[in-house]
Amino acid sequence: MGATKTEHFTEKQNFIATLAKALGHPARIAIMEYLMKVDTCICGDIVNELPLAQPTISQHLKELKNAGLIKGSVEGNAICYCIDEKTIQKLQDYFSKISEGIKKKTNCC
Amino acid sequence: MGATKTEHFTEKQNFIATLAKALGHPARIAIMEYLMKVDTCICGDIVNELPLAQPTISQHLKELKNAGLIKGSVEGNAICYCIDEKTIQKLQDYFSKISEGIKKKTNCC
DNA sequence: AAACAATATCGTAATATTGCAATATTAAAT
DNA sequence: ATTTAATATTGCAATATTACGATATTGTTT
Repeated sequence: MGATKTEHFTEKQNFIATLAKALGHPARIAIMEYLMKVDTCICGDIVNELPLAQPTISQHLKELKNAGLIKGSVEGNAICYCIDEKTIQKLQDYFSKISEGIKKKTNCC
Repeated sequence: MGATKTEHFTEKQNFIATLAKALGHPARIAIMEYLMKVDTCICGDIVNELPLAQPTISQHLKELKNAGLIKGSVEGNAICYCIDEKTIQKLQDYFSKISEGIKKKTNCC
């Protein structure tokens, strides 16, 4: 035991959980916020911005990329990362739907 | 090492990350969706609904409750859980803001 | 009070995550 | 071709998560 039983859940549930999990670390939230703040997509700057070592940042970027939350494109020897708005839109839609769904119910607690 | 360096990030960043982390498991997404689906708050039913043992469900409920995503109130010997809409609202607001923020930018990748 | 029902907690094995030093890779600049 | 710069990968120690059997707790029913 110890591993998540993804096979028991729907594809959508696993998808949303994957996105949430990727955002479930303050460093990755900070990276997303930084990427949102700067107009131009910057990469190495994140290492200067956050108090974490370069390999750690690289690892966090990889996780965000695997989840589909950011995109990376090669620009010379540097790599330009930016937020993938399509994925963020999906997350926002999901929470909007949940938020709407709850409002209609009578609160029981 | 191995522990998250929460002290390096803002309170808001840690807060959002905590919420996202709590939702970062398909079982907990399934629990939230079930709680949303049923009008009345039910608890033991979740154990019947999901293919996980009772202690595992109990543990997941505890995490959702600690994060503030659900509330629980005692009803006799049973406990009635339901979604805390205030917290969901905060999450939705956060992603709305991010979503808005991105739309204004010229995509660089 | 004893039995029952619902839920929580404890203990523990299996696995995953976090963080970083050391090192590798890749492309530009000299 | 060598050096430099930017990023990725490897390896590993510390810690956290996941899942569940066994057991405890709490309130209800008989």
